[in-house]
Amino acid sequence: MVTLKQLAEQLSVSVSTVSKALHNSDEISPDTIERVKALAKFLNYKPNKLAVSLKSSKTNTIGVIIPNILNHFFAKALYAIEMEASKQGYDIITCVSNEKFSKELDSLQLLSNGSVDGFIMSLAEETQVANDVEHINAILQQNIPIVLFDRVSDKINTDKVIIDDFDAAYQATKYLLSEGRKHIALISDIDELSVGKLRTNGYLEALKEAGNYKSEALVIAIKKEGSIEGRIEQLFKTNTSIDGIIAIDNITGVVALQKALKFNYKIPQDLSIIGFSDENVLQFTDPKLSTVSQHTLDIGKASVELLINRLQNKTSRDTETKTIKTKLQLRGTTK
Amino acid sequence: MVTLKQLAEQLSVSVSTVSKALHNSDEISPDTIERVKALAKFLNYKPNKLAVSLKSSKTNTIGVIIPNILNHFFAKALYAIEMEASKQGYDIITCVSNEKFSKELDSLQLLSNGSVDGFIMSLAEETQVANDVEHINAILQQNIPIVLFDRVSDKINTDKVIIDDFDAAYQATKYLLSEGRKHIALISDIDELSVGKLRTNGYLEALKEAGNYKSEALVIAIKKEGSIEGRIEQLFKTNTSIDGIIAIDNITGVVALQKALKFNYKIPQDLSIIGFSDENVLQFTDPKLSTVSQHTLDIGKASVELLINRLQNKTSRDTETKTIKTKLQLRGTTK
DNA sequence: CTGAAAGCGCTAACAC
DNA sequence: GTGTTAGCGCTTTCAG
Repeated sequence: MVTLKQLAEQLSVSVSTVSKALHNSDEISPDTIERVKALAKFLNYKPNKLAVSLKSSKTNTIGVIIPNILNHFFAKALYAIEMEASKQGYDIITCVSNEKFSKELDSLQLLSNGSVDGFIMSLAEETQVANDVEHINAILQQNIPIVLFDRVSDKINTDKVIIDDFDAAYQATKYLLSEGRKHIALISDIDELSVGKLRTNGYLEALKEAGNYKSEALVIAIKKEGSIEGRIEQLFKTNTSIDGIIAIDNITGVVALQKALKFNYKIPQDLSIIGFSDENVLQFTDPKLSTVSQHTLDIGKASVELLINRLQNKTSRDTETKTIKTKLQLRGTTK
Repeated sequence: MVTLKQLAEQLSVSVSTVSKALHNSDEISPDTIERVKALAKFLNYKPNKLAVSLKSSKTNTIGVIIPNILNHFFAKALYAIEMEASKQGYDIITCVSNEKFSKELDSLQLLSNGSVDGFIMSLAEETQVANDVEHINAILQQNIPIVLFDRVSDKINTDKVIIDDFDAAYQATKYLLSEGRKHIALISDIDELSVGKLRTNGYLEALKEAGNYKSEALVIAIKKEGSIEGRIEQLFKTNTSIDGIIAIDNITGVVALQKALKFNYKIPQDLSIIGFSDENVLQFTDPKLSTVSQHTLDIGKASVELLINRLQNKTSRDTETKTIKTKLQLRGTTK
């Protein structure tokens, strides 16, 4: 790597002159500036980021910790975070917690040693289940800012980006009711998560408010992975009267649709389905799944904005929670 | 952040003593070592990574540049890279080129300023189409090692991890021939990429070698995104004799299956389909798609191993290309 | 056994 | 306009 020192030697000037010249300091003569820049360009000089960061105590790097990169929601959020960060001149260091508390803790520890200026993260499932967030608060106490998105906790006082999960499910359920559906089931494989609980409550509330709704609420909480298909087939076998489904996670909506077709339901005549899946799965289904669109790109972008804002405004304002609007996207699986 | 200096002051010893004590130097008395470590632990001391890196000229960080994180193949590769790197004590900095040459170039430039020890990357589509790899070779000339995976180039002499794309498609085609299929089409939305070309050649070769195969090869190269579904529907409408499909990219296999079902093909009686999709889409189809399994996790793992090997063995051995074996996973869409 | 000092590459206050 | 110096936090040689 080319260093300032090498430039200085070749030009027979001091290191500080070179440094100032490259920053267009008006202490330096235009002539010298030009010579310095010319050589720097010629030798493809790039300031050593480590040295700059060490000196300035700013890394211009954001640590991103997501629970599961194979979940398309998080992949897309990461995509948006990377885009926006890059646009604003920040690098991102990515860690995946794999839903494990211990991995989340490790990553946080590992990066809070000067590697990053702040964090953007979504809580691991284990962390949410145990509701143990000491490690997060410890980082915040070291004055390293954190933005939480999607999976958050009341026990952490920091900037957050969420969607209105309760309302999203509430509106989706209302819509099915407005279609005249009488037996609406909710399917979830994220029953343990904050967002899962909120969405379930939204569904329950909508049913409760519906005057003429006679049946019981039916919540299908699918625990361990792999049993999704079996559980949904079982649902259709044992509950032949079902005429509406709200699937509140990323994939069960698609699976439900596929199984319903297999069981010869006419969609949407016999049965409506609304999922929370991302757009990417739409090409895999026919008819297309109606969904609650979560504007994942906006979530990622807002997270970066909140963090950078916090990093750059030393005046510590109160913490802020940004709620990204959802949108009910009606497609082929609703009337 | 707690620094060595602070520890030193509190203990009334010198900075160098503290540093040595924390590294268990046998120059330091057991007693001092204990005192130092106790205080370090108490104050939650963590060595500043920037300073260590600057001093040692090693960052223990790998730059990863992938073309598209929303493509499940790359998300999974990234997942594997992160896992393995983390296990070996390396962080990863992630950049997404979004298939753009310019973004790939920027990322490379940005991180080759001391931020990372080396790169793991897969070429952007634009880079492959233009076959312009000067920027990659420039980095290599600066003695920053790069491991290429999946999308590679003959014009770059470096360590690579690939699958035998030609053979994978060749074997898949052979299998359909062995089923007695007489009209086998190939579908691809990656016709511009090195891997796409190789797979297509494998298909063509298998057909050529088949003595009793009468029909023409039929390659459906789908260019721009969005038209996949239409193009496949059209295929079924205009080619009613098709009885076998090799889909060589991530998604067209699933779409072909879905459309075939819609057109009332009996699968696999009337029509066999083999895709290159990742396992994650399997839950979306019924019957389950037969695929060429690419062992994506192994690809990521091997990439990290090659890079770290290169980083740690200063003896510059010849460049190495590792070929990860594929496996034909027969499921419900083949006989 | 412990400490002083140099230096990784850079910036910036302060000379000259 | 240019150079000297100190220092970011750490490691490591060399002296004591």
